[in-house]
Amino acid sequence: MRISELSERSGIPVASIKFYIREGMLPRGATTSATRAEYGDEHLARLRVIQALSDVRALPLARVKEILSLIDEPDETPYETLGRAVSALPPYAEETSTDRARATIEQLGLTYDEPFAAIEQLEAAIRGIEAAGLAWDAETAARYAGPILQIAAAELIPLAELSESEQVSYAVLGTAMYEPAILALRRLAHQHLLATRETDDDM
Amino acid sequence: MRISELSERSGIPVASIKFYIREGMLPRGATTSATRAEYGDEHLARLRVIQALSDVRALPLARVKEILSLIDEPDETPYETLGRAVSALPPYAEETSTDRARATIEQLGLTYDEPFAAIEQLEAAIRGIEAAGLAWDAETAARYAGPILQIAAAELIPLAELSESEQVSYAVLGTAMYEPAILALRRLAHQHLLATRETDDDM
DNA sequence: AATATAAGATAGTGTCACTATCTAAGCAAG
DNA sequence: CTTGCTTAGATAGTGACACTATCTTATATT
Repeated sequence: MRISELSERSGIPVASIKFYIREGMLPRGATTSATRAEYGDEHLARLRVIQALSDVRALPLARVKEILSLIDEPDETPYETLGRAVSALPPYAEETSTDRARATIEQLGLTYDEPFAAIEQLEAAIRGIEAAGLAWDAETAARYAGPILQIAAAELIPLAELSESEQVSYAVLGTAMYEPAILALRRLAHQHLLATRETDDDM
Repeated sequence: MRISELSERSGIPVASIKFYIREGMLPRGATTSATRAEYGDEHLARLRVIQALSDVRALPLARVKEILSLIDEPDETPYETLGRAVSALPPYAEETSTDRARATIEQLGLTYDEPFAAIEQLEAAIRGIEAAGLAWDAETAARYAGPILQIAAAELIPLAELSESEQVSYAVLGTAMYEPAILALRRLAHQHLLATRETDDDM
């Protein structure tokens, strides 16, 4: 298909598609002449991934680009690839001490692996919680740990059925794209619990 | 304290503090003369909340403003207030049909309450998941439901000890600020599970 | 009296994610 | 075969956002 059809089918303006190509987020179409290039379904699929990451996750294009490059050229191991995918996700924390996060991780018996971006993200999250006047103590952390480990374990199950390269893109995109669903379900669960209480006056 | 001290203690430039005041996100200091105004600890606390919401949650200032106004002037019931707080959080979805979300909500036996923003957010999340080429089916939803309900239920426990007005700001800020911690823990759990597996070659 | 600092208003800046315009070259219809 | 339409690819411009800098006026301070 040509660029105008790609635009129609994806709902993205031609000018924007050209912009994504310039930015290296979308491969050029196969040039057939000086004024013709042919685009395929892989371009359409890539465009949908860009939209999902950009619109639903509200990631800056620079981060979208990082994630796409992980899918295109994965690291040596899935473990490393996942680590780099995580670092493309908010909260974007600069390097600081990670004392609070470390304490929580050790309390819960999780692996503390220094270069992993999620440690800094947890640190930033804890600082934000406390800046907002809320509590983050051992009890709070313990409340979250069990269910979250359950979720994480359950998410690894479908991986077994996939091929190596499918696993990488599942891990990278799954890390990013299931998060909004998890948060939406939590919000709905809060509403549900409040709605089904006998009295509404003590939420 | 005067604005320069407020700036020093909060780490936010004077010009930015003035900007927040103009935007109505921070109350003016108590004017003592034409060129003096007095700021208190409540200004400092408010500034920290703005920073947490803006930096850690990366919310646009318009959304931060909505959340602050909920704390300052809550709705009739905590239930309503929570609903409006949720709608200030991403993903920001425009109105569309919510068929996919509805199916999931009914499958899980949660309350389907039309005006609630989390329904549209779940819809947007599901569409993003599928646009990225990932699956959202009954099985997937069921995997998440149990642990998430556990988390939500556990989060309501500390509410009982708080006063009415504390409950509102706990609910509003808690909804927003615990989310990054939950996501960071999930990412760490993935890493932990991969790291502690016998073989790393089948993630 | 001279200097510094503050409040509050107005205008300017840098970044991001497009979006519009431009140029040159095919392609399609009459 | 020629007139007009479309396209590829490059360059420049736009609008929203979140500050940031400057300006004016007035009041503390030394």
